[in-house]
Amino acid sequence: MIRITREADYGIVLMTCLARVDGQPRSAATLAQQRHLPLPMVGKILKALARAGLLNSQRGAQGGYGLARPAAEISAADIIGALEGPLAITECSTDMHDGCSRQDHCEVSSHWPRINQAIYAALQSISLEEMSHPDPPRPLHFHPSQRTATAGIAGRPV
Amino acid sequence: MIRITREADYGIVLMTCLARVDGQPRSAATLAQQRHLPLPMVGKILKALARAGLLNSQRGAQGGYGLARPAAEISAADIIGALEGPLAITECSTDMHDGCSRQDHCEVSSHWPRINQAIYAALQSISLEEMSHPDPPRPLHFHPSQRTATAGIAGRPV
DNA sequence: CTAATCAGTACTGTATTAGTTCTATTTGTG
DNA sequence: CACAAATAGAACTAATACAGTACTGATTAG
Repeated sequence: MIRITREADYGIVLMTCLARVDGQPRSAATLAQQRHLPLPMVGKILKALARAGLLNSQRGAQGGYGLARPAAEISAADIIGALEGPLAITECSTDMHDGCSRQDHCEVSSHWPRINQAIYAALQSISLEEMSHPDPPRPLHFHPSQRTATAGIAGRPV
Repeated sequence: MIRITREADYGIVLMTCLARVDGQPRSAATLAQQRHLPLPMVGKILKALARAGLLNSQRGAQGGYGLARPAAEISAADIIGALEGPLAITECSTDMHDGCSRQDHCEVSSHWPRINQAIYAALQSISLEEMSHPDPPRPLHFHPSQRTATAGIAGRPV
């Protein structure tokens, strides 16, 4: 459930790469080669991240991309938000839900903002610095037993 | 960012309807009419929710669907999980990522479980009972100022 | 000057989603 | 008992979104 696009997936991978070299710029080609990702895709994603202000870009020969801020000040929410647009799970949850044809009978309009908030807070709490370290240092003791109740229903994880 | 399908959206709407009548069964047709949702869609969703054990179904004349458990014991994660399959944002985050062709160069495989956990915990923390009340009683003091930084990048909220 | 590199846009095949339709099965009611 | 109301389940279709590519232009180090 809850799909994140592959763009965001690659985006996080690339950001962690840049976080690990600590501010030093890397070219799109270098990163693509390092991670074995398709170069055009990598280029597209880095451009978007730079537009969003998460990366500094240097044009020309010997140019490349580097983190615009320390890794600790960049969250998963920032990266995903930059690549997929603002947090909005359904159309109704955007600020302008004028176009919602069922608005009159919806009445439940309050539940999506609530869910959005929860997810956003969760993503905001994960920093790029944390994600750059291979070993997860936060225990958090999550019980997977709870999800096995629903896990068997649809084998399709997408 | 982070899209949830309309099926899950409708699913929550329908579940809140059933939560508000407190266990009393309602037919798919009744619910569809009440919320002005397409009947075939409603039928499909209710069937899935019943299969997942979240609803009891009664066949035949005067039949219908009712909550299988108290609303307080049903979470947003349960509903969404029942309609979209288990929590898995990317392919890599399922237990079997044998097919991941980039596994050797991935190295970041640890970040998706972490994000999945955070989102799952967030959804698990929201009960159907909470969602059934029109006024959100939990303050949670979310600061939207943080997201406006990325909000303007892509106007497409989907 | 020129090669390397980023910036931006437009395009395409494929997969997913949203929604429909049809048939079978169950069960209350006259 | 027959019929109508309702769920169960699967198969199908049109529209949309995604993943990835291609191309043109702008910038800059050497």
